[in-house]
Amino acid sequence: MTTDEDTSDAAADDSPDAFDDAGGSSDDHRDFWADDVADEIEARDPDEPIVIKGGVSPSGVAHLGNFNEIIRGYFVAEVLRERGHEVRQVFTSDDKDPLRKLPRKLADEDGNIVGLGEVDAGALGRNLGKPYTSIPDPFGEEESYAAHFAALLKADADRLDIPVEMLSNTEMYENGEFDPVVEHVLENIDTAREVLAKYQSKVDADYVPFNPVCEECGKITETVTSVDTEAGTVDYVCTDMTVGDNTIDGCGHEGTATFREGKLPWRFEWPGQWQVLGVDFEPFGKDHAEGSWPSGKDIAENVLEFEPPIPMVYEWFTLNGEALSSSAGNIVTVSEMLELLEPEVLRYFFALNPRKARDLDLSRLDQLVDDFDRFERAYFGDVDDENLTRFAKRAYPFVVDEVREDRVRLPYTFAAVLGMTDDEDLRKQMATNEGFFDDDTPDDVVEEALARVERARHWAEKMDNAYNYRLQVDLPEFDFDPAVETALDELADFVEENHDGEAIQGEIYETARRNDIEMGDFFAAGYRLFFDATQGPRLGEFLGELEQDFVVTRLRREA
RNA sequence: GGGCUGGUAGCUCAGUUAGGCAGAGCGUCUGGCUUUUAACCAGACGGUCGGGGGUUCAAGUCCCUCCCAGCCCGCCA
Repeated sequence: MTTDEDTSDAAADDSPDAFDDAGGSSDDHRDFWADDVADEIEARDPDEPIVIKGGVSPSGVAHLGNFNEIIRGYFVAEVLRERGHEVRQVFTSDDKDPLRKLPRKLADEDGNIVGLGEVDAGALGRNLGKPYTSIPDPFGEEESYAAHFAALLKADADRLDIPVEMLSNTEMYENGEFDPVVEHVLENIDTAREVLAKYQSKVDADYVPFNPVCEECGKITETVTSVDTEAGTVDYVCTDMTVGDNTIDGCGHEGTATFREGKLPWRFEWPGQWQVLGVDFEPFGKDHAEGSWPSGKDIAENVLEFEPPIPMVYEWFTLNGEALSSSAGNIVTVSEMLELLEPEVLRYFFALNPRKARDLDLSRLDQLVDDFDRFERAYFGDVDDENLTRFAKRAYPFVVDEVREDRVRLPYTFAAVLGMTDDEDLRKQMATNEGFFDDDTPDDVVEEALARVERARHWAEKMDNAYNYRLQVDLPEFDFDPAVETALDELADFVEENHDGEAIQGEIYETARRNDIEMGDFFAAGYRLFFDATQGPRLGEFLGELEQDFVVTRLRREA
């Protein structure tokens, strides 16, 4: 009875859309998407605490894309908390899933991405087919591969100050929390088959929606030979498992497993999690929108018989124009991002409309940071843009740790320019010269603003872009015309007379004119001597901040 | 092949839910700040809203169709 038409019809009818699907109060559009979702959740009059879930299967690297699962739900959780609800945000590590193939990349305990060559790959290879919780941590820190991965995600959540309760799927089976679900599915196995068969053509009259763990070799098995719901057990044979082009060998063992010694297939496990945890809302990526969601909704309603959560599909973002891929190395982690920008900027990125496909272009992070700065100013009413201001008024308080008007944001590229020197006082002085600070600016505000310099500096170095210049400690190699050399000597004499930066800037022009040399050539000479580059900051004022002897000596090309 | 989502200025994005003048920032260009370089100020340039068709007094928005990208429709998650 399963045909292709049946499959596509079922999928089309149940396509998820959290913005205008059921819920009843979606006729007015809010300025922040999380309010729309919260409206829908409230319309169902849910029990407290309201439960918001996310989850992923542990893979090689916990990357920024995975973080959608946590942070999208977080914004909804915060909105509901503000409305007076008690909210429990959980994250399931789907760690009873089997390791199906070796990851090409892993992240160590500090979140650094490393190749498979840096760990005992052989040990991983021997554990193919086993649940992630049964595989040792390749880095030897946590009690399992799964625990290692979960710890990384939890650390990322902490870094962004997001309170989330990490739950292990394996533990939920071991605790017996899934027992009633497994029992119900197997007692109603005909209904279960009938419903899933609408979505998966391989489901036939012999299909058993339960995968025991082999008591002999520890691998997840796929061949159940009989079910005894009275005893609460299934009999199985540990057969080979086909994964893509490869085969994971079974050991041939014939055994009996309880409902805690195995797992439901994903299509049942996901709705099972909703039921056991009482989930009211769950965001998920577009990959689930057409397959898992329609079948999960159907299974919840017609097999397990409860109301599934409010869904929300988020679009995937690309990184530097390409899909996120750990095997291709096109990946970025939360901790890497936080070396480049503040947590609130990263949170802002995820506060933007989840339905839009976005590109996170690291080479233009300055744009993202500028956008955040503008968003922040809009909250305080300083931007003449009605749409942006409405969004900012609502979303900004959920993006920053604390709403404070006294913050100073140095433009990101300017912060990168300040990164040319490690001298904190010099950085402060240059920013003051440009009007970002004055005598009344409190020290902690200055310190907070200057913290961006380190991040922007990292960015300039990582991208090796136009802002990646450094004050040269040693005399760079150069090749100047005699007229330029004369002009540099004259400028050195001028600097030696104790003029301030503004005067030096003026003298640069005077000197160039006096010696009849191109302004551009003279500036280029200055940037060569001090930065070994062709451009840099406003030169005269910068030189005025440096130690005079150093400037004079360098202009004379003596050291 | 079928379905879902996305496609708006060079870049990043608003605006699409209820049809009402095509928008912002950045970049670029020009000018200003006694002084070409980051910043700052003023102004300008920049668009067949992916293409085409339709409905309408009026379409980025609604309908049809086509193109491009990602995803799903095997397994797995």
